[in-house]
Amino acid sequence: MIKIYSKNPKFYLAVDCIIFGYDIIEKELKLLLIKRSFEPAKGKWSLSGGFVQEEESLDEAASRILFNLTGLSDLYMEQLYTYGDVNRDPGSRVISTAYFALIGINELDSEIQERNGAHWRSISNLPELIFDHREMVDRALTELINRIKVHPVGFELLPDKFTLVQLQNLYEAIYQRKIDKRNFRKKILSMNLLEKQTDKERETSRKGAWYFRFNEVKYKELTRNGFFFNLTVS
Amino acid sequence: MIKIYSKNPKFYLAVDCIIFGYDIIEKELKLLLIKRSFEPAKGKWSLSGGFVQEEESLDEAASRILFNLTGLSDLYMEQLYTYGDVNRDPGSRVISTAYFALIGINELDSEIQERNGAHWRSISNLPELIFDHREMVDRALTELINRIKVHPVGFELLPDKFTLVQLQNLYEAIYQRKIDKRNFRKKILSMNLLEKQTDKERETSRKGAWYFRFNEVKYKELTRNGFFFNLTVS
DNA sequence: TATTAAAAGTGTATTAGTTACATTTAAAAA
DNA sequence: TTTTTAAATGTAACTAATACACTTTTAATA
Repeated sequence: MIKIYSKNPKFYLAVDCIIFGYDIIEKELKLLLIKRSFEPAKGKWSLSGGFVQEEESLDEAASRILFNLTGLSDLYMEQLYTYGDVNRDPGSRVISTAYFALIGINELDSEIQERNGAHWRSISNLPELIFDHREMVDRALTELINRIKVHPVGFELLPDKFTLVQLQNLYEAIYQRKIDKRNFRKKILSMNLLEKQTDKERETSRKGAWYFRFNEVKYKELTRNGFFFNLTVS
Repeated sequence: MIKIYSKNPKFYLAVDCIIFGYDIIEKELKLLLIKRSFEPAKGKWSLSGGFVQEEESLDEAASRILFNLTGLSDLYMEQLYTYGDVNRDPGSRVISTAYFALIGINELDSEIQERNGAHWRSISNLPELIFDHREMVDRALTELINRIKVHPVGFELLPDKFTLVQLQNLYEAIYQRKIDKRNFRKKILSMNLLEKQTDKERETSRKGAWYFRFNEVKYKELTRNGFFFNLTVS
């Protein structure tokens, strides 16, 4: 059996990770980029990636790369697309599977960031990226915009406790447009997935804004019963 | 530069194609399957696939495999997902990128079908498939169900001229539920994307049903102007 | 040639969901 | 006590989705 397969060529396989973070202060969606540490394109801005190894699946390779870069495991992560053009990497033929991940920007400690040469860059002002990485980012962003409408993935980008203002700001940052405050609140609250806390966020106003938590257990239960998350407003 | 890459392992890369066809008579969605011609799992039911070669992209490999099997080029085709588990293929480690394609079931001549050992099998009664092919099919079906709601891909599964009854039957076959006839017609016709022909289909009724054509040029123009296809009814 | 049978074709009223929009409340700072 | 700033709140108008049953066409048959 190996005989038959072995007529065929083999390829380097890479995984590249599009890591989104949300800056709750600047109200901006950001991307974690690194300065590439090896040739070709050494020193250029790049997604963080790496080669798939013998004894790991693609998902495991993506988790390993994410963990090495962030020190975090169990991140929200999803396979996006596989890029297989013949000359996409000038170093050699490499097929790359892109994954996108969502993390809270403050979960990442700056020590790890510096050691890896990782930097958060605003999505609206990205530097030039190597190879086809810009294409990967564009696809990931499109996917994020579509996904956040119908899946509760926005909460992955926020702290456990967040205010409705913060949640709305996140949606506005991703959709790149203003949303009507009353309609947004009406819709998200009507799903009964947010639990009002007893404390308030007091940094940004005198009045303070109530904290909420997303109830994941309830979401899963509702989903089993045919509920569909939907947050398309205004 | 090659020096650095060359520390890393290489892998066989395959492409597997989930080819959907729609049987307008039996009102059933079907899948084009083959009896595998080589070990391992020789003689078992399988998606049609093949290994990626040195000088072709993934998309080109998928097109080649589709062309070899069907004799058709320019099919509707889309990358679905990449399967990279370590032991997914018992023959050797192979990473496989799945593509799904939509074709009119009658576009395929039976001579080519027989030569390739290809068979249309009803989606609701699939035989056991090798490796993780069943998982691929399930994902493709989910993707098709989602896609046909918001993209005009159903027309790829029908002849150029089709009746509204046939179109509705197709949607019912994919959604696996009945749709209200008047609401369905109202919605699809209100998009102004179908052009009524001057002739009727006369096989299935005495009265005959008007033929329509999908106007792709108009669809593209509307899309540029912010139009979104949507056919979620009843 | 009148009748029958079978599928195609058609409209409206009700309900549900989405949108637009402005004032009040809370609390710290002056 | 007043001012300032952001958070919080409800309703009416509009639009979209749904439920629903009869008429039309035409070939086959009596």
